[in-house]
Amino acid sequence: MLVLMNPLLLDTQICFAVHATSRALDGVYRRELTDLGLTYPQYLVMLVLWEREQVTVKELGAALRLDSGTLSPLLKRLEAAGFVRRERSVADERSVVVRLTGEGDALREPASRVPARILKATGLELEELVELRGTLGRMTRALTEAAS
Amino acid sequence: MLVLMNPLLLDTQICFAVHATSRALDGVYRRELTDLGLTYPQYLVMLVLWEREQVTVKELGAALRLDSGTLSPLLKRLEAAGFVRRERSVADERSVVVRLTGEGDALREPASRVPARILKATGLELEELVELRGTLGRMTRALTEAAS
DNA sequence: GGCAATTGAGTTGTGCACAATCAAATGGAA
DNA sequence: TTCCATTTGATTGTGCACAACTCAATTGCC
Repeated sequence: MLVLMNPLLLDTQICFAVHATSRALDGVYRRELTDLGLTYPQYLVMLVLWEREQVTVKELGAALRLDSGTLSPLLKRLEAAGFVRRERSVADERSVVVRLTGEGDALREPASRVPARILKATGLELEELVELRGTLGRMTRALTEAAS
Repeated sequence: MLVLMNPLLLDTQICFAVHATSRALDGVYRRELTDLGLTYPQYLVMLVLWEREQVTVKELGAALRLDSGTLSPLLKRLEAAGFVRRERSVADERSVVVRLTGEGDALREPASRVPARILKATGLELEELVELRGTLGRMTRALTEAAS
């Protein structure tokens, strides 16, 4: 089989597929989230906040696997947009607590329409999506271990 | 089932899984490609060139689904690193032809060791990888159509 | 109590990805 | 031949992701 004869080809196809899918999803999210005034990474942050209402930057980083280099400016923009407030924690002054504003909370309802449209855009059935989630989860865990 | 009750959750898990996997792959590639002096997107460009030896920016863009905003500076850096040469096409002066240099060609051999290491790092079996490639390919196509 | 080590957030630097824009070149229609 | 719509790649602007680094606060040990 050609693929086994040429690992460069397989590598390209598998990893590029993940890369390309990620970017295609970015594109669809961009279209869906523009009216809400959010980018996809910002939407991910908001998802966490809609669930918990207040988190530290550290907790956000753990939930989304992002470091403060990415989160700090991103949260700054979210704050500038009026969706969140950032405050120093009283318990530990190194920590910054992020809270929803009324505006940020109000985004939840319109945002709740986005997922159905995204899932539909994938063209995949639910069983396929569930299996995909499982495979990617295992893959990411293995990759994360391999990188450390 | 909880997932069906809460599409925000499914959306997060499926699409975030793709996003997270893509970033985890980026991380592993970064580790593997540093010694070659390449980033992952640059590696993708080199892959195309190792196959065809000379392509236009337009062709690269089509192969990798990248526009000139991304490719132009990326190729500039590859040229600065001595791996490629960029020249205006004689047949159509709007076009720029990208060619490998000797240095760029010499990277092919060490680069050929990378894929096996990446595939191993995924922790997945070949059949799983092949199926994953298929699913992601279909998904990307659907997403690309949905975005247009 | 004092100090070394650790932690959490912010900053700097680099490269990437996309939208919008622009200038020069090209191809096709009139 | 002329005109004009389209094409090609470069540039500008914005946001993201990571590595390396900085600074202040906190922790843990002697």
